[in-house]
Amino acid sequence: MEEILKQLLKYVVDFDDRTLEIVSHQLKPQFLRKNSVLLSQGEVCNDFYFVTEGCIRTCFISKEGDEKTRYIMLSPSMRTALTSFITQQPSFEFLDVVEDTKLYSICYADFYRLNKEQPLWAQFYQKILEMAYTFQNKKIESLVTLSAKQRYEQLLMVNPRIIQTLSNKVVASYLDVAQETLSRLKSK
Amino acid sequence: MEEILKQLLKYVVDFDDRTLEIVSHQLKPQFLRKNSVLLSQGEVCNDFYFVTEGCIRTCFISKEGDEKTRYIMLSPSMRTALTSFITQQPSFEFLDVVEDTKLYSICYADFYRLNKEQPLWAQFYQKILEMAYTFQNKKIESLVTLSAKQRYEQLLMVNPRIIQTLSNKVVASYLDVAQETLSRLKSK
DNA sequence: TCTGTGCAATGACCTAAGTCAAAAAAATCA
DNA sequence: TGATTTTTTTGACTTAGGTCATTGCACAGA
Repeated sequence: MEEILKQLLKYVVDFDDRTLEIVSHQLKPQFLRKNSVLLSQGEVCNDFYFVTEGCIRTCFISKEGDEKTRYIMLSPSMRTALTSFITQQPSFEFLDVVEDTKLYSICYADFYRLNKEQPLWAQFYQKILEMAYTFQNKKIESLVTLSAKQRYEQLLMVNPRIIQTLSNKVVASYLDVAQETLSRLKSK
Repeated sequence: MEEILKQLLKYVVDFDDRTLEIVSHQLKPQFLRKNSVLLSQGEVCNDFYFVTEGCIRTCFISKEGDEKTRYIMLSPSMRTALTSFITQQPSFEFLDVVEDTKLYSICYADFYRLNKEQPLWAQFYQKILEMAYTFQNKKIESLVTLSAKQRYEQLLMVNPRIIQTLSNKVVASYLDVAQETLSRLKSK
């Protein structure tokens, strides 16, 4: 198993080598080109992803046609269109490949089988959900309490790589401001 | 075990009677008066709650001193200050008793012990996390794509009881609008 | 090298929703 | 029952940030 992938898994739960071995058989590597779409709106999300190189973002299109970025997986990172993955309903969110990306995926059936059969994997999934929840909680908090400028500054503190690496368009939609507003914020 | 509590648990996972029996020994009933505080800001949240009568809300105070309501537990309902409960760190959110309330609580230690020992309880916790996540996802979506009026109308569709039962102040902070704005929205 | 396409920067203007203040209505209490 | 507190409504005004339009820039393809 690739070292970076191992680190990614171990970051969440202290997997033993045997379980890692079992897990690694379920993971399929995949290469994706920048600007391709990993999951379209309306598709059921059937995979959970481990991004070892590149960048994938979760986003959706509002009724007004604006693109809204919900989450950014900048390698090394893991996640998926979680709501659709959980419910196995068509996804409102889609997965957009922001940069040339290498990732490993595990399909829903394997994921939930591991969840039943491997206590450490169940623990892993629980942790993932807990992390996803607390992350979102912070996101809501920053949306309702911070100004556009403060949200930008917070991102600059917490995850400057996102600002450095990605286009204004993506960063703006992640911060929930208009592109022009972000441009103005940056120039101060 | 009280019927309403049983229904609440069974709504999430199809518990068998034996497990329900085991669970019921961990639950402690409690009565709370309107306007009391179940958990203060800064306290570690040590309990998970099942509200069988009344109403509890999760909220926090922004830097500007505004009260922000994150979640409303209108009976029958379950939840807690989840971030603090998960991390066992001091809670940013507090739990406010909106109406005279009857609830059952299970403490962190018992909760996580059940999580280890009772597969159905582990399933229950997983479902709770999944539900909490998807709920928040919808909340973020409505915050970033809907106008104040649309958020109000959505709540009126999805959960009119909140609007009917609770004060404007609470509803406004839940919808993330100023009290005055909500009042104006209502009069249209 | 030219040319098209998309991203970034800047200016002018607009609007949804917030703030502040005061009156009106409703709930609480002695 | 009236007095006091709390909540709701309404009006006038402000503002953060959005929208629209224009220009400059950079990279990709022929």
